[in-house]
Amino acid sequence: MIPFDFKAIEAKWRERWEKDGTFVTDIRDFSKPKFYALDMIPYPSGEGLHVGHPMGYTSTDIVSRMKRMQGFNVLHPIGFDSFGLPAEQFAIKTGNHPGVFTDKNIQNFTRQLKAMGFSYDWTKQISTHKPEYYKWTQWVFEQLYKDGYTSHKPTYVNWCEGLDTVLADDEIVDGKSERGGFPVEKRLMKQWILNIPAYAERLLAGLDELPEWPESTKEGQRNWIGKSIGAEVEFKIENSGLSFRVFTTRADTLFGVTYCVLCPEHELISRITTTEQRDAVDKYIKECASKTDIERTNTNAEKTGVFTGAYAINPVNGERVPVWIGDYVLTYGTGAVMAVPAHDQRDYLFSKAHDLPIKRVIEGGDLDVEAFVGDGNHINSGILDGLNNEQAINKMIEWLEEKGLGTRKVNYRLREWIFSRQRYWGEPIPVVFLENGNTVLDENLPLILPEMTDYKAKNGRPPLDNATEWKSTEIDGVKGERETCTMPGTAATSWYFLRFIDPHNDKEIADKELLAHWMPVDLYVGGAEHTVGHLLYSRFWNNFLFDKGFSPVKEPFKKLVHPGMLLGENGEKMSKSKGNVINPDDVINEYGADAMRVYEMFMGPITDAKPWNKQNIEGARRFILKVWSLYINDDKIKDEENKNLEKLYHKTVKKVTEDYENMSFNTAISQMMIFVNAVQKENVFPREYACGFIKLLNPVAPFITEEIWERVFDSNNVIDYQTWPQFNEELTKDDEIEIPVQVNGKVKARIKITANEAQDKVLAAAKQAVGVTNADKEIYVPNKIVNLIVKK
RNA sequence: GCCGAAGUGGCGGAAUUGGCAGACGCAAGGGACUUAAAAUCCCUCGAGAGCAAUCUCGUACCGGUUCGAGUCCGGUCUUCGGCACCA
Repeated sequence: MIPFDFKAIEAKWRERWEKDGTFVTDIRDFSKPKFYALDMIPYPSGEGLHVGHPMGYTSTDIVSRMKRMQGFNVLHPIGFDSFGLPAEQFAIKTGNHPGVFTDKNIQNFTRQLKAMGFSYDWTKQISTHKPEYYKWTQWVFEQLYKDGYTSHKPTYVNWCEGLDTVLADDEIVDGKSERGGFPVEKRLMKQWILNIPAYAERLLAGLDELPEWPESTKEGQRNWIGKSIGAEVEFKIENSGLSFRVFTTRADTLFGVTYCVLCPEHELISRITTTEQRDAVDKYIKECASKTDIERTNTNAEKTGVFTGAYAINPVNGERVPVWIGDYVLTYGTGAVMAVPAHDQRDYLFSKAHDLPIKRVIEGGDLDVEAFVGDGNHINSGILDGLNNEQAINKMIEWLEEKGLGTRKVNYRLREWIFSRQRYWGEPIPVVFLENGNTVLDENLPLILPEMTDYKAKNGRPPLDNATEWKSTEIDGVKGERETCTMPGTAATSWYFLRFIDPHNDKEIADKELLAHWMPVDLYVGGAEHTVGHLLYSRFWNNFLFDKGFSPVKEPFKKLVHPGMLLGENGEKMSKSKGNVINPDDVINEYGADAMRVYEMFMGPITDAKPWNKQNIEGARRFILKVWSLYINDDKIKDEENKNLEKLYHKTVKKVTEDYENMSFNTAISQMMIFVNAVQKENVFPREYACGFIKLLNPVAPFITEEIWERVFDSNNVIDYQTWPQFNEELTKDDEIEIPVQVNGKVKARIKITANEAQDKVLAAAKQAVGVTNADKEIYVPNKIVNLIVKK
């Protein structure tokens, strides 16, 4: 008996792969077809790798290993998204440079990833916080700047006085900061903005060219882009010479407008509010400052608002309508809406809450209960009377354009990308504000992030504001001050897939010939939480870089897969606060990396959320041990045939190959278990099948299969360079099939037929088996089922 | 709230275009081996009725289409993910 010492075996092969450079990809080898398998790079947190990470990473590793054996030149890199808030907070707390914390975490992540046996090419590793990487992040920003896709303008942020910093909506709970519970308010700050709406139409159209993306992800991006066609209409403020514009997709309801609503941030408010209303308005605006967009747009939430005292004139009928302020109107778009309570539910609720009139202009529904938003005959609408919604919308827009009161307009919900962060631990924005009033780029890249002793923002200014020496500079002899905001985390991750191809290039983001060969990414795997955000921003940057001739393709990711969330034992989210986080180190230590990989892949479909279950790892280990004794301790592998295993072997090769391709790893493993169970019952395990099977298992369990390969088959060459096993389609089909015979839909008997037997023969056998002579209806689905319908 | 996804045994899950519901694994119970234990191997394992062959029910809930529905359609409930400076 040779025992299975997984610790020694795993250590041995980790060392061997590293020494031999087994997984180093020659990116200039164009002789083989390419396959680019990419994981979304992790943020190297202080907690180390989470058991959820290997879920996705193992899946790309399996596909990568299979593709390599199938003759592809595989690029399978990894890196770290290493700028981010936790490192900055650590630095503020301890006074240490965030890079120290980050480097330590990267080392830990690297150790853990290597322990899992992933076939990454570590020579191509990147970390986004390193100057040789962020030089090119800054460079992309400069290209966007030069092409006019950037602007610098006042934008609202969540300001927290107590923490002296800007917060994400996510960091705010009930209007207070999550950390510390300090009040939060909206504040205007000058920020860099990227004009992603300029690419809205292309980002929308590009989705149709991505058949291998999940439909739900594409739908999520479509909703985020939120294209709508409507009209922009101008409303004049009575007796003031002022006016505001509203966007509406329902221009047909203009005759039903009974008031207008401005968002609390609207610039007109201070100029139109009457003296009597001023106190109420000021008070209301203050209240709104701490609410998030989700709270504000909740349809069922109480519709708060306040009257400005001003009136606007409805351009279609000259009616005088009150102008209100309400937080259900957000700052984007025009920041103002025309309210038609009869035909919009939010307006309806607002009008009920504030006793505003409701005027019906379309027949249908019951306005005592809710707004009528359906199609119908227009009434009380002058020129629109008698028309349906679509006709009325078109007629109204034509009329507005003719009279110069409004224009047809396509509106996108997609907002500009706010690109400034009041943080230290990010890429410096290479912009200088000169004394002569000009703003220019600093093209001497990389612009290095300076070291500091205090990383905290102060007095509403970003941390870099305190780097006085770094801040003051001169460009072409003119003195100036640097931008002290940094870039958001999503900047670096919006283009890293290009850099992996040629990560050490100091002259350009990557060699053009290499890019043309390797792009797009063939398989991209990462969490569904990136449906919008990262996945939309990277499409934007890559589209832009395509336009500039730097990326060879418009769409960077050909196939996209989102692994499901890994939950705690009781189906709850794993989190530090719940104390239910599983450390992969412990699992590897106790069961080995192979068992962990088998377990995670066997849990269920890769895209489903699944609860962790310690007992089930035991099953994975048992399977590994069975394979070990089958090859090492049994004496069954012989140069002989075994007809009992022939069909099962070919079926197994076919199913496992197809399942890996489709990323159905749980059923692939199930099939391999069935095969192993069958072999255990036999005395002869033909050498050909034994050799083929160990290759099938290798992508999931690389360590044990390498060891078996060396001991049983070939001690000179690693398994990773072997060719993938083939199957014979004919041998995957059964000659004899057992099918059920139903009478009136209930199974009454089973009969054996030969494959593809003639229908009348099958039906005759079926009738005999159940003793039916006259059936009113006979249904035969070839090789599947017989159903005889007999009326009583 | 809006958008997206998912609900199948004690548990994780399986089930081409609608065609034998519960593959494979875990747990549990029984047995073999052992002085004993561990490991391993064999058997049982959705619910109910029956001595039994067998019958009835069963894929979140209500209804529909169909010879036939876990799968398709309409409605309801629950859970999860996203919602713009967390990662």
